[in-house]
Amino acid sequence: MSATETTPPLDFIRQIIADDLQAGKNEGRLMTRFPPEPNGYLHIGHAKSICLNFGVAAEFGGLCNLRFDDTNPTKEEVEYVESIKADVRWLGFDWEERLYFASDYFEELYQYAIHLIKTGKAYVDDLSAEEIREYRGTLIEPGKDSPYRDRPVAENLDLFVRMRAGEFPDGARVLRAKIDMASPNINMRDPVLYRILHAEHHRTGDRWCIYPMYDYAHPISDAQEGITHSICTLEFEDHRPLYDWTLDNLPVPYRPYQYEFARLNLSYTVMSKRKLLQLVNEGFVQGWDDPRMPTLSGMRRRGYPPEAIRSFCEKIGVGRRENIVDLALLEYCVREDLNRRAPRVMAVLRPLKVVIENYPEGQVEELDAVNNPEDLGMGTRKVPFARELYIEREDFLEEPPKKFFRLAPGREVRLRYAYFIKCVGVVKDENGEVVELRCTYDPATKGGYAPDGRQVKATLHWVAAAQSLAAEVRLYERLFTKPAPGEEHGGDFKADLNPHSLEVLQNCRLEPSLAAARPGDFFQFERMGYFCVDKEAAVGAPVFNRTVTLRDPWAKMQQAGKK
RNA sequence: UGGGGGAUCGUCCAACGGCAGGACAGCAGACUCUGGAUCUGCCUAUCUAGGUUCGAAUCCUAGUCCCCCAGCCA
Repeated sequence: MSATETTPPLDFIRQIIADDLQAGKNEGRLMTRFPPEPNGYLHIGHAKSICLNFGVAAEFGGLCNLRFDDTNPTKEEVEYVESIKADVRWLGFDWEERLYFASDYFEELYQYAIHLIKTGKAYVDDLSAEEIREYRGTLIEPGKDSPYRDRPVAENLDLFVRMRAGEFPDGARVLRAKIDMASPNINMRDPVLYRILHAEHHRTGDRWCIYPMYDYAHPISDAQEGITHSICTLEFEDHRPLYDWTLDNLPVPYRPYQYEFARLNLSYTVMSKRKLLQLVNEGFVQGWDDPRMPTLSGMRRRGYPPEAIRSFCEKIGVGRRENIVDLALLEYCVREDLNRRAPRVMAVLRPLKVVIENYPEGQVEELDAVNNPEDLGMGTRKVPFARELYIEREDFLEEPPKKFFRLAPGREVRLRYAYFIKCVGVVKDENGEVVELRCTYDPATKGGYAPDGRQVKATLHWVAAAQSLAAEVRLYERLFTKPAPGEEHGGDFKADLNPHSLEVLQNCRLEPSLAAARPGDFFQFERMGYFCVDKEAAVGAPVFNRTVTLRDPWAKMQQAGKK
């Protein structure tokens, strides 16, 4: 690293950590954790948290645990824990042997609850859920004490033990912290610590019928693991006093502190698990890994590289401001990464047949093509050229407008890595639709250069008709048409769904080198964008997903013209 | 009308009492066998009003606007 290279300024979380380390706090130790609830798939918002927690640990010589916050068996499933593990790994982070579950601490959590009861800081409440809500008061009115609030310790102990023993039905009683029913912070109005749930837990089975609440389990889990900096999102800020209360009233082995940052919002995207679940369940997308989803599995299938997502998370920064990041920044990061690494290849998405009239019938030439002009180390390959070719339909216009540089009657263009060709005829069907172009080529321009120095304004991609491979290509666009889906429809985000978010092309033609492509492989289809092989591709039946288009000034001009 | 947060280019992030800077987006140009990439230039911001100070985005006071909280969810 050169002396002039500027290191980006530390965000406020990193600043706090740097200061704590500097001050010698936590014996110079740094320990963070990523604590997902296994009740859904991870999305790009989680990636921000993962990059923060694992990133900060790596940067400052600390460690980051993966901990599943699995305290609500009614919503959690193993399918989700497996997908979450796969996604974190794919993103490029490693929790090594430090895989934990809040459910691993159920016994300790229970014993700590006994401690709170014995010290008079928790009580069993017989009020119903509705009654508890009524007693809680409102934002502007204090709550009032439950009639069970002053139960003797012995009775609380007895009841709590029997709650665990399964003597009571769901909802019959709860364990509550005894704090302050008049607190201006509603979270401190005797929050529920334990509820009765006769439900099968994905890890503990039916061993428990009482389950701890997040506010109680989380700080203790952090303490158990020796977490130094417990990083979460802003909406938990109001819970921090309860986090602190729990740790300060229990003989826990460690005293962690909570810090909050602003969650990520992305334009043209919804991010809440509820909404994503709805898109999946109601069939607006084809699953959690639908390439239009902002889930990590969707982005992976779409072809977004983990490097690009990490770079994005770095660029958006970490702050405490509500934010909506422009989707264009994510796409920029994807292009930036793929531009460096993706092999170039030629594929015609909407084929238009071209016959080179002066090219010998039956002749096939193998021409040299560069695999990646950004990285010559990636070598070259051969592409076949023949009398009958396909070019992109949109690369020909019978009546070209002013700024259109591509092929038109009488006009000469270059076929990439091949020859200059000139359009000498147009064949139409009975509907007047162009079905074939008659062209001539200039043999002297082999390789793409004219010895006489004449220039062409356009270079087109192409494939040799007989040698090309047929493929299905799926074109994706943003899932929503509005930057803030639902904003203009009273929150009904589905009203802003983009009807053109998926277009399936069946008769695409690929250069033959693509025969070897396997699911997950990615390419740049020259002039068209970045594409990857979908998991549904089979040998002989290739399926490609468009990851992202190239920057396309011409398309932009046309869009602007339409408006 | 309780409590907790937050307001800086269109967007995101910096500036930690001393020239408001970077990235994305947008616009214009150069270059180019991808209308790609690359390179140049331009555009645009401190919520308001007072105050402290030689000097304020930063400190103080008073407002305004936005977000979060009344799950036996996390």
